[in-house]
Amino acid sequence: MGRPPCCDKVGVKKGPWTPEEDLMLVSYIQEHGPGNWRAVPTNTGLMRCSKSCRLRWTNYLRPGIKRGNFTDQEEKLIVHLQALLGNRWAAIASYLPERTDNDIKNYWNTHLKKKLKKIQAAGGGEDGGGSVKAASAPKGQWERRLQTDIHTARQALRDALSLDASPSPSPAKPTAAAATATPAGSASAAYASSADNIARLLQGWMRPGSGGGGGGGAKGPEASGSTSTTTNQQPQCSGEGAASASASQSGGAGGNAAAAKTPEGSTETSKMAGGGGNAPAFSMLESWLLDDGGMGHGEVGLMDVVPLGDPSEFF
DNA sequence: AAAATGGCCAACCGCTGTTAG
DNA sequence: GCTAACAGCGGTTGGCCATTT
Repeated sequence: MGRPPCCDKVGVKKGPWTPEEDLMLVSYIQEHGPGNWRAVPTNTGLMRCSKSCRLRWTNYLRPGIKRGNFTDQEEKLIVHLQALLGNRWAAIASYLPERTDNDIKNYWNTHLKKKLKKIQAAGGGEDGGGSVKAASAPKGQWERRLQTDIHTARQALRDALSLDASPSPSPAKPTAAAATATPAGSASAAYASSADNIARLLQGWMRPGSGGGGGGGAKGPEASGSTSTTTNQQPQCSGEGAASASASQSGGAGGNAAAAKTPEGSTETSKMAGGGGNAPAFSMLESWLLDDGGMGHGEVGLMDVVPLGDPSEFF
């Protein structure tokens, strides 16, 4: 009963996307909206796997994506959420609507993991404990607790986000982000990272009031994850963007992944254990987060409501 | 100035959950 | 209720670029 591949491997193009391909994909989605990825390669003539098309859209072409350096705020948010949710990048990404799960995952693996390790080492390594201990809790308990955590975290994050909303991280570096994200190297690589190019491609995309991306507008779950940024892309996705932006602040975006996704049994617990394994002891984290001087407002609340140390405290 | 090394990021692969027939 | 197909997620890899030797 082996599952067949998502597409014919023969004749499927791999590797970096070209501007032409992007254009084809964008104009198709413009017409039909995101979703039904299976049909995309055949209808567009793209020699790409459906998964590849979806990935390209969700990670690069989708409106409202912020690229480039992560702000301090975002960084801390990710640390919180990783400790809370484990390596569930999609769920974490739902709290940072401008970032893709892939981006967050990469950032975690390349920056944050090291950073935390360093902090942990500096602090004397009382580790092992905290969150791992939590993972040893019975599964059902974990599931309930996870939901509680997500709920409270969402609440706290909403506060944090709404507090930060005015000077939101976005304006901090859209241009710098684009600049840094644009390697001077190969044309395709440069293209792939160029927010400007993507923005150009997307001009005219999402006509206001068009039901977002045409007929299929409402259908794409990804679309709900997208949001407006403060970049020049904003006007292009005003309708949907506004909605999802507010959704993200009201916890709606969280709902689409973090909350909607119920904890998955043993996998879940093991994943959480894994997350705990990655996460340093919480006292260390706390000190970092506090010492860093960034713990301005809402995130303190998060830390307060989400001490992973002893799950039993929650019940 | 050239070579070696490390880091970063885009994309792919395989697995899982969900849904339709 | 079962099977097959689709969609999504997380882990991993490969290539490019920057930095160091």
